[in-house]
Amino acid sequence: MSRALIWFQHDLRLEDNPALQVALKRGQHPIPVYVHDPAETPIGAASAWWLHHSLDALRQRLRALGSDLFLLEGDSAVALQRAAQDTAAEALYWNRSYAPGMRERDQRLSRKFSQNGLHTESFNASLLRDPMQISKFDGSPYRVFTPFWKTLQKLGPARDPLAGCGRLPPPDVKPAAAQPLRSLRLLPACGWDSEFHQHWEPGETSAWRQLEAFLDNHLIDYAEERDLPALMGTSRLSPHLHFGEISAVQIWHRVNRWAQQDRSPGAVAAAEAFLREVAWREFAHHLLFHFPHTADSPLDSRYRAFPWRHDYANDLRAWQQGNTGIPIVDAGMRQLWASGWMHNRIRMLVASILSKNLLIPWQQGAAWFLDTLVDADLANNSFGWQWSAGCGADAAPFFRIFNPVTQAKRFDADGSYVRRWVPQLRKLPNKWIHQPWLAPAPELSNAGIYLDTNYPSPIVSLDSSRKRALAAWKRMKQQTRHGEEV
DNA sequence: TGCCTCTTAAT
DNA sequence: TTAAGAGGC
Repeated sequence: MSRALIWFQHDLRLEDNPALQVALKRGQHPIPVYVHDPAETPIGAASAWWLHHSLDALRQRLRALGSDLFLLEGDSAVALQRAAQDTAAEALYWNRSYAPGMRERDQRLSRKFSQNGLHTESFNASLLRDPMQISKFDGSPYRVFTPFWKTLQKLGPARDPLAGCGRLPPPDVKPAAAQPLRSLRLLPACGWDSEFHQHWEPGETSAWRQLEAFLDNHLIDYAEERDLPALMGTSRLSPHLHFGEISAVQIWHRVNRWAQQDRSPGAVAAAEAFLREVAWREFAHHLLFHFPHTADSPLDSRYRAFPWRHDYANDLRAWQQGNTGIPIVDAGMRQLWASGWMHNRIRMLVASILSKNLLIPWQQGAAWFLDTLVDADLANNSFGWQWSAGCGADAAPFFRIFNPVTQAKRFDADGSYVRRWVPQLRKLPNKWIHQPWLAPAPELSNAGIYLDTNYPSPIVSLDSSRKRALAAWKRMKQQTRHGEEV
């Protein structure tokens, strides 16, 4: 029986896994490997926590089926070549990443392997459609969501979800460099992750439990409740999706089946509202694949001339630590730090405050998110930040500046989200919970709040910083107009 | 999935 | 005094 290396990356699942299935279909003996190569694919601290536990879960599933998962470290091409030699594998299969530089890396790898007489093959497992399969009539990539979404709805996923696997042949050989999980050093040293287990359970099994619970309890109300951060109205599947514990194809099929089976009015509309969000993820990956420079520079090139501030170090730190003095913003940043996740409505608000009211380059916010989110995903993150900063595809025009107090009153009317994450403000009446700086002194002292002692006053005036942002935007437009003339 | 300001018209 | 709509940023 010939052997095939199955190179796991962001596809940490056994069901609907094309690389694993092709080996089994061809009667090849699968040798599952994972290569930790932070130099090539950097990983934030919170996602590293997730990865550790997801690898553990995948390995346990593989062992339960009679196989194993071998953990390697270092340059992926080198590690895989050695593993192929050690195990006398004749083939290498993997599921593709569409992140910048990965296609070139995969081509180099394929060349090297075929020089040694080894067969290589890669598959799309993370997206509904390969990014090269979707384009406008003229062949160019989409830059606007709605036509992209219409095309995606018409085409649907590229395939039906693949089945899982039964008992696997035991690994009779193993790569010599295989390491124990803990030696990859993926867990934070300082105990920052102490609360993460209360909020999350990485792994394929719990990804499905999460999806089923969402379908049973929340999807029917998704359109109304997805914007209320105090509720669990969203699917919370993002980290499971990022690590490929569940695939977009699986979600697409399962949600459509739910819509067919659920008789209640609105089920079809609810399913479509949710799949539309899955399509935003698809759109973000489509954009980063076709415009790889947008990981750290604006898609709209006029924004290269945007007059960001330079002396923002203190404000950036206050934002990161949830000490801006604007409760809804601080609640979001503290939720992020404590749980590795933030509700999407609040992500938009904190991004707007950073890039517009504080005039801090969006890349600084993006970097913080990449380090602290368990669902940190280069495509979604770059897209989301550029959307918020007004410089991305289909972005909010720059002059659409959120007022976080107005937004908080609309989406956290009773203040329960703020009270959950900023307990200092717990006793403040609803009238002032979103703007404690306007509360009369007796109200503050009754609630035990001492501004600038146990809760800060706002680091910017919402009104004047809004005007400052609009002025900066106008300056950029003048500059670029001037630049075009020259 | 914007906010602000102004206008108009109903009270 | 307030609600609703329109237009500009």
